[in-house]
Amino acid sequence: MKFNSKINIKLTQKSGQTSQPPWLFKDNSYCEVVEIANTPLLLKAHQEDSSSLNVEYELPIANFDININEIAIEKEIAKIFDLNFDLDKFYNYLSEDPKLEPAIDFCNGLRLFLAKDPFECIISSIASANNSIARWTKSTAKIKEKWGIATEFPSGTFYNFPSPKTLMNVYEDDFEEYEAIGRTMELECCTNNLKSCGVGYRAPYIKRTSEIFTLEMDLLDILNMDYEDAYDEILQLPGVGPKVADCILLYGYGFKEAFPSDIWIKRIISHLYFDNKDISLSKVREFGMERFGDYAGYVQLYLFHYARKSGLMNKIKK
DNA sequence: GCGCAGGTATTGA
DNA sequence: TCAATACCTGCG
Repeated sequence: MKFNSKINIKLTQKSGQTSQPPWLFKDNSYCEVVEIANTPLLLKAHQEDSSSLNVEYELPIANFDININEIAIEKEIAKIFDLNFDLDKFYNYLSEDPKLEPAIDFCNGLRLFLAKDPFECIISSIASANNSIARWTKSTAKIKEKWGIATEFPSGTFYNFPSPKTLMNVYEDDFEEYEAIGRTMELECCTNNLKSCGVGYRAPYIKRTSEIFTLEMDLLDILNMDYEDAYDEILQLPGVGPKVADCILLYGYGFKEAFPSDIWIKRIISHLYFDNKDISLSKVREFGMERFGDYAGYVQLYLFHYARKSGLMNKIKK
C-alpha cells in the first residue's frame, strides 16, 4: 500500500525518538511486527522518493490464510508515522520564526515516530534517562528478544515487546537469577535477567513500573485523560521524572503539546531565546509549551535533531 | 583508563 | 523550591 505523504523514513527511524528502537532494516525496508486486530503482522516500510511511503505486510506463517481488513492496517501505519500531520503547514509555522527556520532543512521529512505499543515506549523512555541513545535502543531490543513472543514470518522471526505482566516477573539481575534456579548454572552464564540487557540501575524501576501496569494502572486509561492529568499520572512511575514523562506522553501516546526538556533542548532554547543565559529545565518546559502550543512536541523533535546534527551545539556546549 | 550519555531519587538547607 | 550528589555501563 502506498501513502502519499511527505516523509523521510530513514530520518524518522534514526532520529532517536524514545518510542521504540529503530525497526530492523532488511530488504531495503524497515521491518517490524505490529499487532493489528489481535493478529501480529510484519510491516515492511520503504520509500523511493520523499513524497510517499510504501508499506507491504506479511502474515504469520502459522495463520497464512487469515483475512485482515486492509483499512485497519492503513490506519495503524498512518498513526505510527503520523502521516496525517500537515508538515507543510508546520514548516510555514517554523519559517515565521527566524530562530526555528533553519531546522526545516536539517529535518525535512522528519515525523513523529509514535509507539506501536505504549508500554514499550514507557520502558524505553525509562531506560533512556542518563543514558546514551545507542545504549537504550540496544537494551529495549534485548528485552524484546528475551521475553517477547516470537512470530514466524516468511521474512524471518520477529518479537513483540513483552507485556507488563511478563516483565514484572523477570529476574532483576544475575545474582537473583542464580539463586532462583538453585545455582545450577555458573553466575556468569545467568543472562536471563534485566541487568544483562544493559539497563543498569534502572532495572528495579522497570520491574516496579511493569507491576504498576499489571496491578494498579491501565495503559489505555491515559488516552482518555487530558494532558495535565496524564502528566501527573505518568509522573508517579518510578524512574520517571519530568523529561521522561513528557517523552512517554509525546512518543507513546501522541500528546503533541508535550515539550520534553532535556539538556540539549535546554542548551538550544537558552541559546536561541535567552541570550545563552542558564535557565532551569522547568522554565524551558514552561516556555516551550507556552510559546509553541500544539506544535511543542514537533518543535522539540526538530530542535533536538537540529541541535545534535547542525554542529551548532558544539559551539554553545558549555 | 576515564569521562560522558536526551535524568531521577534522595537528601538537606 | 532548589542545589548537590550518587548512579549502571558501553563506547569514544
